[in-house]
Amino acid sequence: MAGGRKLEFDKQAALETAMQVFWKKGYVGASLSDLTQSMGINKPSMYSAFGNKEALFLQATEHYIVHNAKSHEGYLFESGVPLGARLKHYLMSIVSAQCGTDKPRGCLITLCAAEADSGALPDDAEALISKATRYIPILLESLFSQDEEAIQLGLDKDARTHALCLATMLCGTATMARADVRLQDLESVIDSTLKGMGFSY
Amino acid sequence: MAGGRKLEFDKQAALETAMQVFWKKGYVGASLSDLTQSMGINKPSMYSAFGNKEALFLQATEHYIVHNAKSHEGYLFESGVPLGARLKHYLMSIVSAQCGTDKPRGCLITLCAAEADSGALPDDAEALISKATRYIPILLESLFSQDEEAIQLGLDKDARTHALCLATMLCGTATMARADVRLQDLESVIDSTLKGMGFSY
DNA sequence: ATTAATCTATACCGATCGGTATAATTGAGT
DNA sequence: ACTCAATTATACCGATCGGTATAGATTAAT
Repeated sequence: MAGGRKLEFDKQAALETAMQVFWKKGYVGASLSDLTQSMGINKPSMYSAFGNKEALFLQATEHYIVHNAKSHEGYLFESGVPLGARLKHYLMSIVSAQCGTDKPRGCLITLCAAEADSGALPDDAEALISKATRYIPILLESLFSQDEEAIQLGLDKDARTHALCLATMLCGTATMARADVRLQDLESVIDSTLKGMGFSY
Repeated sequence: MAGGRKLEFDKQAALETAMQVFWKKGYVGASLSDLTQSMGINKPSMYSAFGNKEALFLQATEHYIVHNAKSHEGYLFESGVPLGARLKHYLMSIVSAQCGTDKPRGCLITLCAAEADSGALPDDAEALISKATRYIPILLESLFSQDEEAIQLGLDKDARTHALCLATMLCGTATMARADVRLQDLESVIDSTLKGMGFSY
């Protein structure tokens, strides 16, 4: 039956900052000192607000998925836009974000997937990264299987293969973006990849 | 004027083992305990034989470049083979290695390039990884610029772009291979990428 | 004003990091 | 057999890792 001292920091802003540290350095590479210093809080505050490092990572990664991954999906389903253009918009939106200057370059999921493969992630973190890794191929496969125009073009025949093509390219652009390759150059990669799938515009 | 105790381990075999540990876990992720245990030697033996962790990494990475990267280049210059087939053989050779079962999956350079971007590598290691990262794009650009058949096909016009396409795809397949995607599926990605560049066979 | 609840700051915990000092072991030249 | 160089194994170094115990500071309800 009593109140208590108020939080002196913005939890959402702190989570956004933690996400960016993980995005830049990965799970293992981001130390608690890195994280708490960037978030502007002390370790006990972080532990009481988020649990522990793994729980912070899980919440930061969910935040990433919502605000930096799923946020691009709308382009895939714009009505009245040809499939090729929808794919181009979707891919460009993702790669633009990968090359962005206001946030870390590359892709948090792709980075941590490498850590997961080397066995460096705790179980729940590995499970989340594994699930997130499979998400884009599944999304695109279902698009190629069900989209009216895709079926007309016969893309539903090899929907899984076509989805893997685009997902693989996105992993590649994530790596290239980290190596400071420019968006303008990666746009050509997108165009060539789409051309390989039969799109030309 | 006097001999001394003999090395009780095969230095080349130990280097090969160290390379595989770095290949699997990256520079930071591979601890000295990991390395020396896998190599079957003690820490002082490693330090006297290779210098320190960074020097071991440099030698292991050079070993990787010679035996697991440049070893594929021959396919690019086979005489009497059409350019499309040469590229296919080259890419398949690399991706097959990325998917191999006897060694770690993926690519050591691509993995450590991510560590380099997050500032986790010592200076010399970062310089070597940076140089190695730029190698394939440069190699392919010069191929597209100078190869007779490439010039006939007009690929010399956008040599840098076409090189970036293939290099980006290879970064993507390296990530996918780590996530246990099968060679048979990645072959379709190669075929589609080459098709996007105008090759069909 | 007192109490109770909550957050903040400091200091510390055991474990592991990369690296090394020390000393015992081994082998070749004399 | 003796000497001496080189490798070996053990134990240790300071620094940092993720995580926490403790105590002081702040707020709300009584």
